[in-house]
Amino acid sequence: MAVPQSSGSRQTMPAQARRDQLILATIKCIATKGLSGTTMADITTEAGLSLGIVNLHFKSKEKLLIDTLRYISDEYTSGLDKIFNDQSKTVQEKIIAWVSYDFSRKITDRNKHAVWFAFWGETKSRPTYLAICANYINELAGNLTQLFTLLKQEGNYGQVNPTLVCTCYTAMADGLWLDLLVTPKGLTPTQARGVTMHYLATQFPDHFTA
Amino acid sequence: MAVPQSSGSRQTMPAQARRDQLILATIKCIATKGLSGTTMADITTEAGLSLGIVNLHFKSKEKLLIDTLRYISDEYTSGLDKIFNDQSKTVQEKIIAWVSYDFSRKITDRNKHAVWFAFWGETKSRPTYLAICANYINELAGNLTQLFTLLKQEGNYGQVNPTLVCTCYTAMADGLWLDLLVTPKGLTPTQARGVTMHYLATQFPDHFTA
DNA sequence: ATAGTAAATGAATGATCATTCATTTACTTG
DNA sequence: CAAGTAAATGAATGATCATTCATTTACTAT
Repeated sequence: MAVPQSSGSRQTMPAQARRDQLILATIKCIATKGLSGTTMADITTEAGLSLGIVNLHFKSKEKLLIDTLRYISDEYTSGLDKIFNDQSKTVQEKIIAWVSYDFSRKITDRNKHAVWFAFWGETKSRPTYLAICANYINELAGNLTQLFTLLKQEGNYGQVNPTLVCTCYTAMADGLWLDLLVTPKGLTPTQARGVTMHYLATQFPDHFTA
Repeated sequence: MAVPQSSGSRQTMPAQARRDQLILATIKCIATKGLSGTTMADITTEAGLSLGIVNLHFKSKEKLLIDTLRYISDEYTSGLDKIFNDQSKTVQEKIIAWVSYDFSRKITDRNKHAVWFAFWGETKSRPTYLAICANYINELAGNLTQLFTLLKQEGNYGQVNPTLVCTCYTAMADGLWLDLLVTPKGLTPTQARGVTMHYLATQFPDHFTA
């Protein structure tokens, strides 16, 4: 991946850049070799660096893994926060942007999804992983429910339950991501987006179309 | 040397019973220690047997893991096949039974879900795991789509797309299972079932209510 | 330049763990 | 009951792998 180096010269970089480089290499390795199958040697080789570098910058493998999960989690969350706080958008536009973001190229990156599900699969036995996942889930669910509540007020949606719609949408997105990961020959991200829009259209027919 | 007369007598069992016993112990271990965290010693201790027993009955750890995935997959699939092939049920009843099964106590067992997601998280790097998962997914999707197609013919559902509904339902169920695994304090299985019925009611209002 | 400091390296270490197999125990058959 | 066979055991083995740290290299300030 990174840095084909000219004639054996060793490179020095700011700590933050090295950390990011190692996290990116970790994502690639988990995607190609699995969480249980990636070794320190795999990661450092992928990064084009020496074996001792991880313990220099992260102190241990476990801490690198946790920071990798946090990196992906933060990246996802910050994109949605930007949409949620965008003053120039209407509620309807924010929801459409949210859905488009969920199935954008950046988010439907199969390497990152592989990392997501690898960690999710371990949350029951790893409280630290669970805490990171649960934290971002709660924050986002609150925001999305709020958007649905506002949209309900805008239209003639007396029977709509915003909390239920949020649960339903979120579950659907998670399930579709799993689909995209496990059977890449099946749905495309665009089709997956269409599936969720189809559902939203059943709830808010005046604002969305399938 | 003194004659060993262990009161803890050693027991012999038919091979199939031993295999099942070890698979059950494996499920428990993966749920409590994670896929990457379970060792042969963990599994055999959990089963109350000796260290060498796994290689006697499964030849290797990897083969035990694969058979564990297959065990869970077969158990799930066979339950749905029974519903699908039940001649005494109407199409509507079959779909309701399907949903009830998906969120029954037997299926929403968190230990088994932990195993599911642990393996799903590794499918990208393990073709064998992927093959087992993909196989059962395709079979079930075909059956469920068929049920929705039949229901469409029974009612006034001109605009309904059975394939889309199947994709949507399946994704939702997967996402809700993830919810049940990751945040057990959140939704109950009964509530999760309600979420999917809510969706089906939007598609087939004459047959289902939210 | 030169000294001093921070970054990076990778061979060596030690811990963990899957696998093996010689031995022990239980079951079956005649 | 004895002999033969199958099942089960667990100490020993060897492979894998995270971590350490003495050494090397690059950067910075004087």
